[in-house]
Amino acid sequence: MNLFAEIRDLVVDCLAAMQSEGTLPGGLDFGNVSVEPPRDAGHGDMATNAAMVLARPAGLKPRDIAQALAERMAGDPRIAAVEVAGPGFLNLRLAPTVWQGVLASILAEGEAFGRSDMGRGQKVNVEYVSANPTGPLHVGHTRGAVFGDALASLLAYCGHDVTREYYINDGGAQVDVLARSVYLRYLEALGREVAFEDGTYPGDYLIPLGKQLADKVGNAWVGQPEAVWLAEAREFSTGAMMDLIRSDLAALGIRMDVFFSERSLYGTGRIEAAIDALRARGLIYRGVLEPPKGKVPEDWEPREQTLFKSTEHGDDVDRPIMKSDGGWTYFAPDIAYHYDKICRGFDALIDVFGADHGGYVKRMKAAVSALGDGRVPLDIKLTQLVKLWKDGEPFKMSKRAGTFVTLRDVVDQVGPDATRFHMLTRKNDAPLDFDFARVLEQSRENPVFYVQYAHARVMSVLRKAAEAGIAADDATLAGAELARIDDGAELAVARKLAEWPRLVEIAARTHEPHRVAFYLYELAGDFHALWNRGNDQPGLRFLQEGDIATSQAKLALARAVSVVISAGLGILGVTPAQEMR
RNA sequence: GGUCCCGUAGCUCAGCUGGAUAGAGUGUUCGCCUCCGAAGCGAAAGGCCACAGGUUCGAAUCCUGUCGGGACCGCCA
Repeated sequence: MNLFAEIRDLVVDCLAAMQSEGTLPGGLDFGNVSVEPPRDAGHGDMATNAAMVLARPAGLKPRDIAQALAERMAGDPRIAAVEVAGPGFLNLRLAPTVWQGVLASILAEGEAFGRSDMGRGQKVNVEYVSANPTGPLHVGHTRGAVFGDALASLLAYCGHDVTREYYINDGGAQVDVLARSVYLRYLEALGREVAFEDGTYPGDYLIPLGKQLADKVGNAWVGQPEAVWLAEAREFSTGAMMDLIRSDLAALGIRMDVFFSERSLYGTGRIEAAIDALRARGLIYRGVLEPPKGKVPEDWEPREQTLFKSTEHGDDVDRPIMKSDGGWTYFAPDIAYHYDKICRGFDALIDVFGADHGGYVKRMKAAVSALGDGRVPLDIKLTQLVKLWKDGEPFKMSKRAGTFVTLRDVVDQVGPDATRFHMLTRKNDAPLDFDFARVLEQSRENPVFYVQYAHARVMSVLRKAAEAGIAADDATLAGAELARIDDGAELAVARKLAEWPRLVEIAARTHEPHRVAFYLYELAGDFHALWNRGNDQPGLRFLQEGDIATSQAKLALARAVSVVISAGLGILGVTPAQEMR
């Protein structure tokens, strides 16, 4: 139930009635008419711009339309007051019964209260993490993982049919490097002296793999050329790394629906098929690219290559898909992978990349635009860097120095809930500070704590009610005498709760799950404020001694807050706290 | 040189398909626990929304340009 949508319907109905009685000309487009919460609460509960948007097409003065509309709207029982303001805004004040009705809906619908069906019938693919299978996930991956997962949940909450997907980059040279590195650990496990040169991964996490290989194949590979062992070592190593990555993700509470292997595209004709699809659209040609302007590499020389005419679909230059040695560039399997997604029938694609991949956005969009003939939108969300802080000092990560902070390190130290919430306290394209101490701090400064605390407070007061023998299950509370909720501070919380369905839709439409986190912080703030007023005004406390009916009405409000917080945290993948310990 | 992202209060950041006097937290100043719900609450101060043009009833938001910060930039993945 979206109250803003309901009131907008009312506005549109009134406008239509004005048309049929001749106050407004026919043939107007109401598409731009909106009903929104005003910035300033002093302006009322909602405001509509109807009069201003329609003034010009209707050939009337905004304030005249507003006045007529106001008179008509005033007749609706949901409208307590309506006034024309500013250049032609209509400020609406809703009857307390409306807010009380919101509380009843929340208790009746539970966490389905904010659900939307905007995505009904829409198959959406969200690809995220997609880290190379060459090592454990680190902090940077964590942000992309949490962001992608929350976005996927958000879309699912809005009725989309969501597939969570991970693209395994197991087709390129880096997995050969992995295999060689593991081979060295294998030799080491058999007591040989080995040296890790440049171009191998020296990480300790490969030591157990070397041992396992030694147990498995014994001395068979010692002194043998790569042709003997490389393929099998690669298979074994990437498999083990993906197991590691899967368990890292599980520690964060993330489970993918699909792991898609890049390797599965090779030797199966699937890359060729994707390129053929581009060729059929006249987008593949042989040609020579201009050197990059400004910064010309020293060893630049013009070469004829097989190119994708991505400029036809918004890219800045055409992109090579085949190397001069005849092999595919990395871009070719990426094209084939996205072609595969299109062929699987998704209505929309979302890729979550690290900000360092910003350079690939245009070409990837070009490929999808070409292969989907413009019908399948691809949104690419970039997650900015995570800056680590420890003890108030910036913490530099370095693989060489061994100060490499993994996803596992973070989750082990602060837990999955705090990790996830904190990763969403910034917009995806803004850099994020992650301070280990800060994230665990119990203060208002820490949104993780502050939101959890609000939920725990509701749970606490419900437990108190039970101790006092007051029935406080959802069904009972839904039938409480909600008219007793009439204080301004209480109605302010109800008003905030009413915004939830609208916020969910905006967050889903813009692909911005951080909005949920910010909303929860604000809602928690409103709730804490009300709670604290109970200090000075005992009449605002949730439990009213000797007055079960009023207690139940107030408990209904508290419970509604916890339902929405719980729904919101659920989208973010965070468990609501039952108590603060 | 090009592309993308960012520039909002001292600091860290929100800001709704363009809406009214631009908001939070923190910090600063002031008030609130002998008792009942203070890991908190209330109030005040704090702004050329980087700059300059443009679009229109109306711009922090959209367009163009300039300045500043970051990321990326031909066969590597």
